[in-house]
Amino acid sequence: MAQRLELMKGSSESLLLCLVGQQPMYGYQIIKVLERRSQGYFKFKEGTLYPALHRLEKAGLIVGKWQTLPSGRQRRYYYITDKGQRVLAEKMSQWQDFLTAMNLIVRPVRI
Amino acid sequence: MAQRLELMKGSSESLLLCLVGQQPMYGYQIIKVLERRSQGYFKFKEGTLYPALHRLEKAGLIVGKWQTLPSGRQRRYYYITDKGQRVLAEKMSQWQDFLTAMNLIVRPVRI
DNA sequence: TACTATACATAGTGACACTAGGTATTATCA
DNA sequence: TGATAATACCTAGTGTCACTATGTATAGTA
Repeated sequence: MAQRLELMKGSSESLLLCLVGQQPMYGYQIIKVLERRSQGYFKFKEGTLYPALHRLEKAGLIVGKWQTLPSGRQRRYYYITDKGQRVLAEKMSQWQDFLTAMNLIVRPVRI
Repeated sequence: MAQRLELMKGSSESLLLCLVGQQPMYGYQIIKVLERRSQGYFKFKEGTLYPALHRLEKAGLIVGKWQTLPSGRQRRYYYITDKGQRVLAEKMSQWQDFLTAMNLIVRPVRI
């Protein structure tokens, strides 16, 4: 079940990739947006988020670019890459397969 | 995100609890039924299944009872407990919440 | 007799979300 | 002015769990 495990364990990474794919974002923003958009459900800890972003970047799925605000504050904006786009599409497809399989077990069709 | 992580990591255990809740089963049977019912999607390895069943039993969510077939072969049938029923209902509810939150991120509603 | 399927089990590994802590700047309010 | 909260990044160490790999044993079949 190698890639299925990946999916379950990696649902956080899929979430991040999906979000960055919708719009370039920086880490702190991602935490806030995830929490607001999910109505408080997702509350990513920094110890979860930043290592995950680094893994995604290392895998070439996103790239981070430092940006300096007029105030002088530094932010690292992440952008999805072409490879990231492909992987995201794949992950979304796998996510659907997973949901389908789950439903076949949780809500079995009686014949 | 303590319990959310639980959910993601524990989706295997939810799956097992759900299945045993539908009908008492033994380990080897669970592997076969999961694979057939999910149309080949779930292929649990023994190294995944048995430790998971042991964890569920230790948590008091299922109980295993040895049964001897006429042939003399031994099987360990697992039954869901009352506590298991309650936890299962709770997990199913959490699973729905998780799906809802995921959809809010993956398919954002434009206003 | 050899092989496959059935049936259970555990030891060791690796990935990852967590806790906990660190650094630094900017904004707000008494 | 001084304290606090919010913003913004980071890493070290821990625990859980799905995995690989392996072991044991019986039943059925070619």
